[in-house]
Amino acid sequence: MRDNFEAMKDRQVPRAPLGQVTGSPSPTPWDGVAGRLRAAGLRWTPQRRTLVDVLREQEGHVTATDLIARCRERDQTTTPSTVYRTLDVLEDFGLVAHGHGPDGREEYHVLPDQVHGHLHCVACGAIWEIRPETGAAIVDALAADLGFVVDLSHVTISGRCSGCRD
Amino acid sequence: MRDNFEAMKDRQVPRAPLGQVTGSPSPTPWDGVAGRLRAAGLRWTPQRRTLVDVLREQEGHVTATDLIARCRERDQTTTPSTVYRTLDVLEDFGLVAHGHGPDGREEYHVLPDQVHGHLHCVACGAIWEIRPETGAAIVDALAADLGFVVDLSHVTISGRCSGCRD
DNA sequence: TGGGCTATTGCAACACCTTGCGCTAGCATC
DNA sequence: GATGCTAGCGCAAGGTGTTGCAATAGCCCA
Repeated sequence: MRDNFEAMKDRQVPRAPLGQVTGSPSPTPWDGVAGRLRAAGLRWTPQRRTLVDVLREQEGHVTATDLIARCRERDQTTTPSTVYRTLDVLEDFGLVAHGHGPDGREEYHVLPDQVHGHLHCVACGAIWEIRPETGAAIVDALAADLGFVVDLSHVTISGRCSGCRD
Repeated sequence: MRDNFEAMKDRQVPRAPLGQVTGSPSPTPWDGVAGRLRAAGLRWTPQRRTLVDVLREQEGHVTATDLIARCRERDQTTTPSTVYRTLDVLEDFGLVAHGHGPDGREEYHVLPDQVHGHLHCVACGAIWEIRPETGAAIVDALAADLGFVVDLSHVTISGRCSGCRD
């Protein structure tokens, strides 16, 4: 049942057909991070700068492992715990959102324009975003079911995309 | 953002309000396991018997860690890899189904009467089952969205249950 | 510029899960 | 019962993620 392992292997490489990643205008939200951190009584450290630099070049979804590797390219001394903790902080600021991939591993979505869930194709390994309207339908259905207030950002649903469902 | 950690701690203890776990009639599906395994060219070993004995007394959802601990109570020599591998086999036979809890850890559902997703309340830690009709609605919504064929069994959605959404 | 408070870091250790490999032992057959 | 095939076992090691703690170093203030 963990036979979709192979498919997951290549999840790293050609990050799959995401929704339209609308190229954001020049002044990115990253520019103000240092200030926002300080304003909140937090600090702007070289390690955080490294991670933010990495994230700045990132689109869509990345695994934590990926980010650690990329940080290490820039700064050999990067340690995992620092990255994880910094990601937590950035998440509080809404700059990243984390979810769990189909294998249960942490997966980060950079600059989430809005909360959304993910679809994972077990056949081709692609990750798709659930459209807002569809997400809303799911939220409504669950609210009607048990009165549940859903946090869509944590949702990853496995299945087969239209190209693989044969 | 991993602040729901405390809530998760007590997920082990009084397994939360599941749907109605209908007490199954006398001849349980577990009785035929040995024969079914052998019929498939597989083997019935003491280790597998131990795990099945543990599962037999189980209702609803358990974490893999839990199962390993319980097996060890009966047989000190139980090793994790054996448990994980046996669970994989049992899953192929439809006797358990695995999903990923909100923290990304493996979670097993014993004797899944039908494929269903799970709801996890980040406030009280309870796990609820998504009702079949609601599940169907979700499946339909996603099919309409991207033509996605969903595997509901892998779905765990976080949020707040009706009692905690204040 | 220097000093102090305290947020962060890095380390080390742990927990969970997976995988490869060589040996063991179920089970079918004679 | 003895034999042989091979599924399954236990071990050991590796990858990912988390946490506690002592040492470090941002940042505010004088």
